[in-house]
Amino acid sequence: MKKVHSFELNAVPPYSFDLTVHKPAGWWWATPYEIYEADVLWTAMRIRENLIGLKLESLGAPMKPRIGCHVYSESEPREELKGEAQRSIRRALRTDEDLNPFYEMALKDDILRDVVQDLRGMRTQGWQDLFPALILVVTLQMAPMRRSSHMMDLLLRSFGDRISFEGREVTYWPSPSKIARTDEKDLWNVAKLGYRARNLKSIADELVGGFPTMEELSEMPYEEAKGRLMTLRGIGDYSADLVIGRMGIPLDVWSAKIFHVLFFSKVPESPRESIPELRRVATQRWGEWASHAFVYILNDLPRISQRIGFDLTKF
DNA sequence: GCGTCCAGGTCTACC
DNA sequence: GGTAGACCTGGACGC
Repeated sequence: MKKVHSFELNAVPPYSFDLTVHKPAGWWWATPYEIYEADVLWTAMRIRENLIGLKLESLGAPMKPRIGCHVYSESEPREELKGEAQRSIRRALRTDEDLNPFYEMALKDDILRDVVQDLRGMRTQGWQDLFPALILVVTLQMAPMRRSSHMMDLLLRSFGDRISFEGREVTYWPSPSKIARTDEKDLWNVAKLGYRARNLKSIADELVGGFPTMEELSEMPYEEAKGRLMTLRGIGDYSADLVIGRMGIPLDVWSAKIFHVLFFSKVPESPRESIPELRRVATQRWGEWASHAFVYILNDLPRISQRIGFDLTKF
């Protein structure tokens, strides 16, 4: 692949490129196989079936943020595609978001006060591509983290795409059309998806048939975007919130244990049943910033554990 | 070594 | 409109 397009982005300070694309909890920005070295991210992205390589680099500092973006492709892309790539990257890096109101609120909150100091400038997850986000949430369902990672890894290695540019190799998620063409039995046996194979194939079919893109969903009001996602087979309340990454709080059994300890100083007897109550408390406490609080806390568990004298990383 | 339980939810059948 | 029960797989745990 050769370099076909370059541009720079400014961001609303404070902005931490490092914490945004390389989350402390270990989450990737676009694919688990991307490469992050010294403030430079080598990754990939798919725009309407076109797979492109990306090199994103921090050129500034948290209070004077600038990000250099370089696009790589096998052939010269159309201007329209360049524009779409630019908008998606900008949205997924969340450079236009102003976190200062969140920080003002957090400084008055006993749980968040130190957390926002630890992770100052970190943006929450901004999916650049819809299908990978849906693959993630489908594989997260009813499985321990190790098994979810195994399923995702098998999907990437068996059905994903590999690209090379500037001496780096990145493996990216399969396209919806590739999964739509794949036999459900192969998803079951090769990627070990189990009952999720049917759901993922159905989702891929819907996307191929003309479902809103991540870009289009991001422009819809929260409730409308969530409603559209929940029409997909296997996507419920939790998964839709995780994909949208805006106002919702995607509490699951794992995070319910953590938030129960933080709010009530004890492990819940039934984590699943405690979710509605935890959601109510979180919304009341953090209002419109609840989803930010959620992501910040889950990315700062080791330091919170030290401060409260309870190991939240053991769940 | 073997059986049981349950996990970073969702769908369906049944009331 | 609300809610048990089923669902793949595989690691952890008790015996």
